[in-house]
Amino acid sequence: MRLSTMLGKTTRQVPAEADTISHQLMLKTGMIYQVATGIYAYLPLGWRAINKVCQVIRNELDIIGGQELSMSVLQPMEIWRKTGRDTAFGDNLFTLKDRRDREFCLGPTHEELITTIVASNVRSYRDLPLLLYQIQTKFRDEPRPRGGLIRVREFDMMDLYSFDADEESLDKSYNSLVQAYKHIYACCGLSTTMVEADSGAIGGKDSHEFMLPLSTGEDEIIFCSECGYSANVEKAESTKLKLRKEQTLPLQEIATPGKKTIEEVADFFKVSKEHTIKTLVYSADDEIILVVIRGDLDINEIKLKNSLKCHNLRLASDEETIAQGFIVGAISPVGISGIKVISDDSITSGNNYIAGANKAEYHFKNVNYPRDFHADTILDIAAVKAGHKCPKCGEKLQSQKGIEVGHTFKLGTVFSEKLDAKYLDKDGTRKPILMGCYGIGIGRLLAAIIEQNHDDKGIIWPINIAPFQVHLCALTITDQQVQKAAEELYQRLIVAGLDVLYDDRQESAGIKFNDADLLGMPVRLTISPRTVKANQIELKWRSSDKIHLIAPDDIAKQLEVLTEG
RNA sequence: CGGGGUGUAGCGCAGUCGGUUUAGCGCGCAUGGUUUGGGACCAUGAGGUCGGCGGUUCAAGUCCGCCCACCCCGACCA
Repeated sequence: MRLSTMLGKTTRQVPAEADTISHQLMLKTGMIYQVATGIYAYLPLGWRAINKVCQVIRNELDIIGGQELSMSVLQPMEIWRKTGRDTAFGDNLFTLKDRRDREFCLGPTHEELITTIVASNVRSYRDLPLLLYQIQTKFRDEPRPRGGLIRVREFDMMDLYSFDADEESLDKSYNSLVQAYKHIYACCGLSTTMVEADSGAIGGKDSHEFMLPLSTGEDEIIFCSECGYSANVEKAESTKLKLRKEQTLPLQEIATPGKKTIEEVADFFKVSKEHTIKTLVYSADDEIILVVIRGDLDINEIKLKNSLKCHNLRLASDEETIAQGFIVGAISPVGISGIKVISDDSITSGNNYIAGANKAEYHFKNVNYPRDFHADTILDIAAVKAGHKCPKCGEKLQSQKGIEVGHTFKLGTVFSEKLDAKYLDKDGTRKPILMGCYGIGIGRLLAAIIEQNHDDKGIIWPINIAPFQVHLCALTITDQQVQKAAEELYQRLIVAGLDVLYDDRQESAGIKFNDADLLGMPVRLTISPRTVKANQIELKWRSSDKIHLIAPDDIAKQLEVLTEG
């Protein structure tokens, strides 16, 4: 393509709204155009990069037996009601009605639809396993789009769904996807970390996310550099500080004037925080509940939400808390009834805790579970922080910001049961198909590639993703000989099967070189009066500062690496 | 949805304590000329509902009210 005719100009300055590197570079290079918050158009350069990403993904998925199809964007609400995910997605769902008032949504994902399609096409175990995928536009009315293409409301996503007859086969499918993902990221020039992930309210078994360490990322990864344990903070576990059991003492009510927070109370009793019990009031789908955890820990609301299987979880307001008869600053599970109590398992470790007395300005001393209070559920709902102990090896955990560039998820039979996707097994019985789903956000992946492959001058495209493989600069193009030589080379490279961006503009050398650095194609070839005279072509790799002078006949050989694999 | 911020030419910004006339500057863009190996120079020129609506006023980019858009933090996020 001739740069002189390409839509999308490079700019020296960046719109003030961009503050992540990838967003800035995509705007500066003219790859994207913002249509509205979280909605972008891809200009020719950006679209070429997107297609390269898709190509890499398709290659790897086809190798493991993936079959590409394309499902509709518009989906009837009916199938979403069957799985209950219409309410699970809530306001994130873009909905609309047709002229007959039938309700549709713009698909935020396609589990419901693919399951419906498979249900009508699969009869027997002989039809399985299946790996079906598409690259399709998804719509989610995110409350807060951000970071350019990092989080948007309309985006292309590769979503693959696996269908298997038994667990063993599902494991096999899952593992082949994990391997394919690793190849995809490697081809994209990315180093990702595979972490254990929360599987959400829908349930399901194994779930992993592929994370890219990035300080501006929106996820937090907890990891152990000793044994390699790594998990999304939403899911992460830790070995909680074990307390020595003391002799159980009788419950005592103590006046604690003005002491409300855990810090103040622990201070007052001259004990460390792990000897106190923290009690919080939550509203879970409008039901007020009590949540109990040891004073040294905080609640992980994702874990709590999953255990409650509720959609909306939030701390109760002071008004709601008081309406339940609680005293803010002295809330306690001791001596209360008629309200659901969820407790973190940390409270079972020690004894003789300090806790609120449900009486203004008073706390209990020597609170013991289960002697003094009741809990409906006891499980791990604690938030893990850097410095906590690794659940696998006991070393100190670390934490890092990251961005999710893919997930893999064993769904099991959640969807196949609700949508009646069953097969006839060898033994003659009908069984629900075991499913998995696997997604990669294309635009976000592209943004991630730029985040990890740039310098202060611009993008440094990995060979497989570069919109063009070669950037051909003709300096002093008004020189007839230069123009002739450049045109000839341009044609020859195209014939050799290379994607060439030809800078045929009448611009100064400085502008051309700076744009070549900004646009970041793997190789820059330069033709100028100087090189024409010497019958040479100048070659420079974007990733290096070295300049090579090559005889025209050797160019093809030098560029072989671009066309391999 | 809560907190903070921004909105003036394609982009970056100045002007905003109320005062005339043609709302400026840099980059970019157009035309002509001189240049040509790391963002050249000269000349001329095009380009604006000052986010929108309403109000106050003899007079509003500037003051007041409402709304909208966009960005950041939080909430939210299979």
